Amino acid sequence: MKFYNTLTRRKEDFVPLAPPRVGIYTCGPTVYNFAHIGNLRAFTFEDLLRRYLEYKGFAVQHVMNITDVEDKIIRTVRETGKTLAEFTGFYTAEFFRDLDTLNIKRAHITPRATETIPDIIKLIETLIARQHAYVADDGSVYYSIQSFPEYGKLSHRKLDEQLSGARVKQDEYAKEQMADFALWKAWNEDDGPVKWPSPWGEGRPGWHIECSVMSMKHLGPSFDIHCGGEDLVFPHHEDEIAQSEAATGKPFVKYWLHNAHLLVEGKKMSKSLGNFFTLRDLLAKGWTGREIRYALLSCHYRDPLNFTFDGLQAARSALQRMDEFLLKLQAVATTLAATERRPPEGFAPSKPIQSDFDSALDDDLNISGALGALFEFIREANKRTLGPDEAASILATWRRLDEVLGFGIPTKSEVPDGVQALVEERQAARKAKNFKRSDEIRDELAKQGWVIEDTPQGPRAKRK
RNA sequence: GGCGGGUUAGCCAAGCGGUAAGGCGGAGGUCUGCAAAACCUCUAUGCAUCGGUUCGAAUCCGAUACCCGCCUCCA
Repeated sequence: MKFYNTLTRRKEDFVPLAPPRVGIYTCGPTVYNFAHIGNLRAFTFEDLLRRYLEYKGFAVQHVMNITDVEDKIIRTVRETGKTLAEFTGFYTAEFFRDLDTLNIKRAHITPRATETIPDIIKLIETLIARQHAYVADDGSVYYSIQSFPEYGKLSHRKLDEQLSGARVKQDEYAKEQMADFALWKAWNEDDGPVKWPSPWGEGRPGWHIECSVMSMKHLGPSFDIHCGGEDLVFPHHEDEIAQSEAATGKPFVKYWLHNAHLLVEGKKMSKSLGNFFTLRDLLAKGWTGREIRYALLSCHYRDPLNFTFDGLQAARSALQRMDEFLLKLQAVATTLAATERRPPEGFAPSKPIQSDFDSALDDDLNISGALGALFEFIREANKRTLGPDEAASILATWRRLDEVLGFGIPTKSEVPDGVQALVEERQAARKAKNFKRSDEIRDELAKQGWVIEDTPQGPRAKRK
């Protein structure tokens, strides 16, 4: 199994620090608003990664933080007049609901920044003691980048080289160096009631420190995988490395995996362009969680994903094809073997489905290859008449693969007695060549939201 | 200015030196009383352009063009 490691800029064989355990930390949401589909792409990718590792037999320990104190939150919470906890509690709950809608597994541990303040203070004290951090006049604490010679190793940049051409914001605080970043931000009156006591006076944690603290608290000073969007490489993850390794003297993370951003209809998502979507926006337009999941998942995580409504429609159609196949398998599998004429020879697809699926995903989660293997298999199997045993066996394999994909196996929708009666009445009318009557019934069923499919095995009612 | 990514059919998208996966859409067919659905078949002599290396290149090398990301809060 290979993953592209941002740290080395290469695909590397995945070798956990202490197999079969795998520790994963994924940067979670800042809960000041509903998650948008760009955020959700990251979480969908991380879900694929986690599910695949579990599928391969690793004992995954997944930690995802909830950032529930931060500049934007403080600003917004003041406007609403709510307490910080009420405000962030609402969006945290909505966030988890979104994950459920997309069938994204929740992390085993989801620590909140505000619940980790004592640990954060402890780590800052360590950094000060080791002379990697200093207290400014206003009671803020800053990390001294100069004190960490390896700074820049993740994002592969040298600070002095790039500052010249970059836009640089005016320094608002008493930092010694431009690029130093805050570990602890001293309270000021704009922060209102949001503050915690610390050895340096009242204030709140900086953004980067919480991830160092929460990841190491639950996964240890060194762990296997750290994920996030590509925008987090610098400065967020770079700063995490600096904080963590300076404090512990140990390598922080072995594999850094970053997902690319997405575009919507070919453009960068923005509210002013009207192409900014939250999950609820899409649900309101009639798309389902699994369709959105498919659309977000079907493109490689390191490529920019162009999220479009055409793409959603393609996802819907592709899923229908899968569902159709799986429903057919279920129908065949549940047929009594004794009454079913077995095909003359066993179904032997030209390529084994699971090994193709695995080898694609082994290669840095090549989801396109994996899905390609599945659809190729469907076409081959559709050409054949399958026996019950074969169908059952394929279904069992598919269930296993779906543990990775998380699209779900469809179940035959229950047909209400009234609908079934109409279906039978129509069939009788057709037999009697009373097509006027049978078409009337078809229209009536359509009104009730049911479509009739006349298959060689007889009519079948399906929900529209 | 620094660093990085991309350009494959109408759309999305694999491919990692051996002669273009897959999905959507489209066309044809099977089935059907007619439909619908489903299924099957077909759908890139060519992979941005120009050179080069090689027996062989979408794949490697060098230019060129266009697009994009990060360098500031950000998935």
